[in-house]
Amino acid sequence: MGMTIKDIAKKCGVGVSTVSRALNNHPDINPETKKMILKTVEESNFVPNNSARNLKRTDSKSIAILVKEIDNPFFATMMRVMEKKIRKQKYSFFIQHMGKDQDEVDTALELIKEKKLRGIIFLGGDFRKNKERIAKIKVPFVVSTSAFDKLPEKCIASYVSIDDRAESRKIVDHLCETGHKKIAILASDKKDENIGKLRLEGYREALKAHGLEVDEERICYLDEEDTTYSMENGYRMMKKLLKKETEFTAVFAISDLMVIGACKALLEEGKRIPEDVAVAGFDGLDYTGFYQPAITTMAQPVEEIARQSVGILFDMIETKKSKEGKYLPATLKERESTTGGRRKWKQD
Amino acid sequence: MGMTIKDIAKKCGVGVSTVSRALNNHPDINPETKKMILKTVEESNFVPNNSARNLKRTDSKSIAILVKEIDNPFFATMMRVMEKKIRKQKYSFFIQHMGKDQDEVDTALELIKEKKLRGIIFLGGDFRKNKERIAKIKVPFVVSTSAFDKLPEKCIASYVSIDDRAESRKIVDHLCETGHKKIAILASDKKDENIGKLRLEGYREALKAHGLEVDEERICYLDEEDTTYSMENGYRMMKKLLKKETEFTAVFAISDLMVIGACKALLEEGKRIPEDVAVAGFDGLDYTGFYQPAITTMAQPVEEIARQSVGILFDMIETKKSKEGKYLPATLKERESTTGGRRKWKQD
DNA sequence: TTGTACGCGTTATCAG
DNA sequence: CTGATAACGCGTACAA
Repeated sequence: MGMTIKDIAKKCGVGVSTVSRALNNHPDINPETKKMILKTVEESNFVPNNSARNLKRTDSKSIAILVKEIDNPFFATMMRVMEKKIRKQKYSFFIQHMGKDQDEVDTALELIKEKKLRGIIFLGGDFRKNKERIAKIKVPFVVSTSAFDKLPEKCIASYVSIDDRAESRKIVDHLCETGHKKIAILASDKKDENIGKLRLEGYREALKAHGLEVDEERICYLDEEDTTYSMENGYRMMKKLLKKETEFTAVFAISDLMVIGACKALLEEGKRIPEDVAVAGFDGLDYTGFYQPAITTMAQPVEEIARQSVGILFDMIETKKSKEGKYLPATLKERESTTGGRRKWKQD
Repeated sequence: MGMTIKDIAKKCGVGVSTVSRALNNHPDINPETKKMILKTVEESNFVPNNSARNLKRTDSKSIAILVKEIDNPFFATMMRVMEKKIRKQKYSFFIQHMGKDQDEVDTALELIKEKKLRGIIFLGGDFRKNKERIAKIKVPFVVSTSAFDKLPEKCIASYVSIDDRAESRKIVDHLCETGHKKIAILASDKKDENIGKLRLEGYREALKAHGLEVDEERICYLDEEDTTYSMENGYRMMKKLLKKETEFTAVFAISDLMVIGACKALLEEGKRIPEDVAVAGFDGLDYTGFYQPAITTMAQPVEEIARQSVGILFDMIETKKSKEGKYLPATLKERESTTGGRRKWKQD
């Protein structure tokens, strides 16, 4: 089963080191013998054993992307952008997924040792806890899409993300400014300590800034048993809200997926968007623009986050120093679901 | 930087094999020394080197999922289901992505050697070509979501997929049966030899079966420079079709993503769905059900494909024999975009 | 129950 | 330019 470098050496009548040189594009080797060796390699179905390679190698020139939440709809785009940029730097790289319950630090640590990584990019995952454990990661890494409150010391680290609280506040501002005074929110679960919490805080801030009181009845939390930001959950939450007959003239969902479900529920109940209820989401997923009516949302600068994450990582690899974390601006897409084509709807 | 098993041994004043035994839950070790060792391991930030492990190991009890097209919207679900089922079998596993230009066979071969895999599941990727090269894969594998014309000999292999041609035909049948005679299609690019081609063939067959002639003017091909099944592309294609003023009373898009874009284009032009144009997609993405109007689609049995893929793989690992490839039935979701609540629309 | 010593497949270091 | 040989870190016979 296992063809090894030794077998190839024997077949070619050369030493193993010569084969190794041929395989790894080493300079000091006779082009002819190299050609000959590579040919027999091809014919022999020889596949080098990466474990042995990594074990011996000291310098790898490779980085890994560790993806936590597969569900996240814009990770696909980010991964594509990152791949391109990393390849351009002549680095090898690979993408690996982690299960929901897999620990990000542990797998990172393993991977670093196994592959002799130069750096890591984390996509998703929660880095607000685990602070001491994170310190164990000794290669540069950047957290993409989520931020640290403060960078872990003793690490070479950074983050690239949007400022969830501020951007959330802005989109709720927008709702206020179009005249709404009774704004409901589809939030994440009560225990959430991550971006869901931040977006809810942004909502609260915006209301206060506009002199509106926060009516807890208008805050719909995600069920703690199923905390995914899904259309289904958005639908359910909105149905429930409608049943309560709490008054509201606008809804802000902290995720575009949820907002789609919410729209379905509203339309089913005969509500018009935005005439009866204005609607806004968050994230900037493509299909909010394709929905009828087009849905207002806060668009994450997905490609820019990806690009800068890679940029910063290479920077840190070179300087061996942490870089300041970066908040990139999201852009408010004002669309029909809140403006209805006009600038203001509610003006009571 | 590198704590090794030797260092731990020294620290504990024991031999390396004892440490190894503690780490790998071997039975013949004194519980106390084991406890002691594990404690120092914890304190020392020791991380075992997987490369060295894999190099030595012969039996791995692990399988890999190789994902090719990140874009595919239901891969996330599939991966989740697979993970669960594999874990239940006490196998370790991991998911790895491949770039667009990365060769699936090569990476598989490397991984098999590196990790001593027992089996592989391929998600996406094209296995209709490369037939001889595939034969090099000596561990059982199943191709999920795409089918072989015939199973590669000398391999332990199988596939689980829907019958794209037949299911495509069925949904176009549905359009015919609701009275449509002028049915357009948003197809993939002309050079496509994969599922896109099959779905187009299904369309042709359905029309013929209903005594309708295939008007090439009603076949819209994806641009060869950007062959992704995206909303954006669906939108563009539909705009173009509308400009041509080719007559049609129904559209079938070979992907749900494209159908969303198409709907946008139709609604923008003031067409009503389904009164003016009936609309159908393919894949069964959640989103179609939440759209207004809800869109008729052919739903892939995503979870079942995932489940059976894993099942078959374990089966092959055990028996060491290929299993017959499997076509799983898709289910037609008749929704408002074609029925409008009634059973038939066009009846001329 | 424990420790010693060897080998897994490569690459790196030398001496030729 | 090439070939022997020593690591790389770990698992595992085998001996104790």
